Amino acid sequence: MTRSATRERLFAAAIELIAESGLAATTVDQIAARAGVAKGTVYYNFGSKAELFSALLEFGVERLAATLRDAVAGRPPLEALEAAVAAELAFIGEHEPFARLLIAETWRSGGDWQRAARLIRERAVEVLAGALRDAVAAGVLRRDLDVATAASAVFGMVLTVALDWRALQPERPVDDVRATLMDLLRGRLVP
Amino acid sequence: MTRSATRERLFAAAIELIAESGLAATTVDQIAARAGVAKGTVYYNFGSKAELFSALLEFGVERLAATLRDAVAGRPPLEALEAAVAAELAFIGEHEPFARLLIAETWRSGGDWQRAARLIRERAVEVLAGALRDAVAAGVLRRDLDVATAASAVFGMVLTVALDWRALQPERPVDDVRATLMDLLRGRLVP
DNA sequence: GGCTTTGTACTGACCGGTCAGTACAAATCT
DNA sequence: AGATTTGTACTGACCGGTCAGTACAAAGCC
Repeated sequence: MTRSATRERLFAAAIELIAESGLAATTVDQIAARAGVAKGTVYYNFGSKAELFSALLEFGVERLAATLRDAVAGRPPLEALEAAVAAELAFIGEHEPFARLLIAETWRSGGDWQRAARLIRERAVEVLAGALRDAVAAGVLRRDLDVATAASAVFGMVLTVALDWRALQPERPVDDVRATLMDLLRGRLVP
Repeated sequence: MTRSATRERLFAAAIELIAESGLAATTVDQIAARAGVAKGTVYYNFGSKAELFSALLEFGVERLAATLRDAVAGRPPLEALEAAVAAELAFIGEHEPFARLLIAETWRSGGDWQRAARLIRERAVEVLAGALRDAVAAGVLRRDLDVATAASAVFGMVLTVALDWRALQPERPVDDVRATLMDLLRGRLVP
């Protein structure tokens, strides 16, 4: 088997297992078994459990960030923001275990990878921040908006809502959920 | 020493240690030492490490929910919502490690423990949902607002923003962060 | 064509350390 | 006097990480 194919199988296995039980509770033996691979192969492809995890995080977040960038590209400011939110929602719908892993593990305290994990997550948030900045520059959002905090808020809001949606009412159409999020974003709360 | 006094000391010790090193990295021996208690005492008072942590989670969420209920009590609808958000933010500022524990444990996908953790979290979200319902009833929010989704969104938004705040710019005043959150909530994004 | 060599990917038994949990007799509350 | 705590010693399962060895295809060699 090719190296990259093996790596991807390990990624997929690790994402599932970590989403279920957490990083600390997931053993390297489990990951290897789920991927249909010997334990040594994990250490041949990645130097350590931590390295595997950080590569996995990197891989997943890069895909999320790319999805967001694609959604934003070439759209006018406010529409771009909404497209990004819709894209984040869709991504989570398709990669639910990864989303669980992301929300659960980026806020764990402890290890060295912790800081790195947070920086990786920033890449996704940064796309939202960019969209917000553009909107501010175009004058469609308040000039004194705290872009960093707002981006973090939008990201977290979408992530939480998406996971609640998947867990509690998965049969509900995406568009429904997206509409509620848009209303919140646009300040359509007030009658 | 009385049984409950010992329990409280163990509790305090466990919280401190989680603040320093995280949940997974904290050993029972450490907890006992920090509490100035023999290891056997931990197992006399709690049957296992898991039981100790589950009691901790229960204890913490109940305090968070109580804090939110206090903040909401006797306030007019919109002000109540704002007070709840401020209270959640302040609570997380003061109990950061607990907030991390909460966010990490409620989003797993398997097992009974996860379901229980989820139900516990609901208690806090429910307070926000109540405030939103009151506001809808009072006519200050849209009649057709999806209260459950909105409550989840607000809770997740505040949690994410609060942890980002603590991690990236802890010296920033709470009021600053709270103001941005309230602007988002009230739709004051647009100039 | 047959042969050796080389590089890459993978295997799985094994090791050493860690840590939850146990045991229990003696001390100390209340 | 019964409930609670102490102190210490111990067990054994588990787990991250290692390493000598296998498989095998492509490349060089005669």
